[in-house]
Amino acid sequence: MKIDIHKVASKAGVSIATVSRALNGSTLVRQGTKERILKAAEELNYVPNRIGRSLAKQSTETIGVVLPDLVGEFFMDFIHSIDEEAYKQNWHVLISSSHSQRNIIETLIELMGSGRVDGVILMAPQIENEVSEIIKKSKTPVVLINTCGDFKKIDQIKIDNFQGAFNIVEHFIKVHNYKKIGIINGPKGNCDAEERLSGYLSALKKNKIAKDSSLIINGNFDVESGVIGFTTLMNQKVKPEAIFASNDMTAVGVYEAAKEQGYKIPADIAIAGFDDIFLSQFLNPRLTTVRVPITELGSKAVKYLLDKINKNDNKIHFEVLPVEPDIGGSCGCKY
Amino acid sequence: MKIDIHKVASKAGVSIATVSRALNGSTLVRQGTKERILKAAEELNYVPNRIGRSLAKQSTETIGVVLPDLVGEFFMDFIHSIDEEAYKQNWHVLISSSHSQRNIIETLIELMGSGRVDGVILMAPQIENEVSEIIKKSKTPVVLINTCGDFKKIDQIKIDNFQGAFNIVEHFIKVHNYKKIGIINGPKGNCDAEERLSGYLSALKKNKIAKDSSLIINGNFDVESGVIGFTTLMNQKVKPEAIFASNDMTAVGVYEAAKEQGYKIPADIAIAGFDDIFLSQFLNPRLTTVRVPITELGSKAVKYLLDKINKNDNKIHFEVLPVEPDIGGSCGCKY
DNA sequence: CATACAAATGTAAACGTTTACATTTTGCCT
DNA sequence: AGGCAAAATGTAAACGTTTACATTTGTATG
Repeated sequence: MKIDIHKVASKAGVSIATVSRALNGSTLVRQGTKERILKAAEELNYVPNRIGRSLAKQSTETIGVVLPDLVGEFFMDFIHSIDEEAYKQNWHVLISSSHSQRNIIETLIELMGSGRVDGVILMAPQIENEVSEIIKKSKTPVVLINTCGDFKKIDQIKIDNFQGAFNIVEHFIKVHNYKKIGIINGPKGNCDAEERLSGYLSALKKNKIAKDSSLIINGNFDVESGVIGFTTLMNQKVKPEAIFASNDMTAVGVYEAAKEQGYKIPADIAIAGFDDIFLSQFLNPRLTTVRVPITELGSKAVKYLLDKINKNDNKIHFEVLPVEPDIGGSCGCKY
Repeated sequence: MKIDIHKVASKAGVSIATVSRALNGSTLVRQGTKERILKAAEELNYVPNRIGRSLAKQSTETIGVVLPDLVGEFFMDFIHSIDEEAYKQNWHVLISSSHSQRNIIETLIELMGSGRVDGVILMAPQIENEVSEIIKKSKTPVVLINTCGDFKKIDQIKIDNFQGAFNIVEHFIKVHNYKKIGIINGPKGNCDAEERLSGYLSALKKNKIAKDSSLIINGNFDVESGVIGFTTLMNQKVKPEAIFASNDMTAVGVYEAAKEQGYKIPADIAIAGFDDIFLSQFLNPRLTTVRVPITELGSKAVKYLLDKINKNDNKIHFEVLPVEPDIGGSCGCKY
């Protein structure tokens, strides 16, 4: 038999209002009464129904997290940090991945309109304008992670893709004196990818190295892109001395292809990646990459979101988190 | 202004009951009326409130997933497969990790009693009796993943830790003729770990190799355990010819320590792991390990759970999923 | 000991749906 | 046209809480 607040009330000999107050820590209930109620609740194993509560309070104490994908440690770490922070504040986490690009829109509309969550953390490196319209129209607070574009009025946290790429490429140039540096790019329209490309180009320019389009290869942020990209780069007239894989997965593919095709890293070809995934430190030689403060990304997202939900804070955050190079042996540095 | 069902009803000139019926695909509403209602809903951007709906229907169409941890690709893949399957059936997923061992109990009580979810998938390799009591008392359907013990009346899916370990160790013995085989164990009380140890012992016994306690090292399923375990094993009188690391993370630690201390794998020492994490294929030489059907684990869990929730099926499932060896170069096989 | 005021408790409405049951409309048959 | 069953729609209660407001109880004051 389901135990509800009425059962507790009658067992304790009070009204449901008093039970509710006692259980929610109101000061308006006499000490003795409170104890009686808590005892009754305890004995009945009463657990308040969250749905009823949510309906009455018009809040769910749940945050929705919409991710482009649920693959790899990167997202796991992100979810982990969100969960950790949410847990500290007694909030729950509802995960959604946008099972297709198109679907991110339906997911958002449903999540924000249905009252199922009080706020949303949206990671959308390929955000469309339509999405931003939806967010602006809705009353549900949103924090955007790793999105491009200037969304006034929406909280936004991202990592410094530009600077990260710039520094790595400049490391290639200044420390190792490479002039022919290739890049295997991320997906078209992906903002992380575009910013990294832009960092690469800036570093070349600043160091007076002419851009060579044949050294810029399209990719898709996955292992296969690294394999294909490497093979393409190494089989054309101008071979690079170094390759900037725009994420670590791509770098992994590059390692595979290099091994397969008999190139030594870094003697024959230098490599760098981006993300600092767990795997990168176990590659041989250890991958030179860019460390991303992913825990900070998650916990800040939660903090800002809860501030907004609780109306503690109505200023708009726009924050770019610094990244730091993580120098391994793959760039040519000895370690 | 918030759009609710009343707004839609009055715009379409009908009662809220008819709106509800139209939106839920009841056959009891005339074609023309239905169209008027859908049009009105569309124009108002009406999104039904899920909380109200849940309260009325006494169901949330959400499944809760309680995990021991949110770290590494293993859990990400598991979540991924759950999300994928749930999505197909239009269900949502609420993630909880048991932030401490103690906390798994509170988490479960809250999740199952609060009406927040209609069922729970619980992965708990170190499940306590208390937990099983809670589950039995509750009406909320539960599917247990990788738990030990014989929980009559509770659905249970696990992977065949015993056979996986047995096969790998027997591979060491029969194919490579190793006699001195060490094991770095998982956490005490962890059921995956215990079953793997038991598979190891059985393989020795069946092949008439005496158990040598000095070759059985405690560990914790993490990289550090591999480092410490390896160091311990290689610095005692009886050195092993092969080491079975009871998961891949531990094996990674073994690789690190071996490299550090100048041992060649597999020439000086053979290694095998368990789990087949993504990283394992990029170790050098590729790690011999045991592939776990994690996607199947997740999708079956969802299917069984939804069957139970929908009362399609009231038989108790107990299923042990087969695992398969994934032979790399670390055991001594040439690849 | 009445009074006034504060503290404690109770009553009932609200939150946004679904759905059993009641009522009206439709279409068909005579 | 009248009658009748079936189809369509409406009414209102239910789901389990919280909370504004009303009421009762307790306490200090003159």
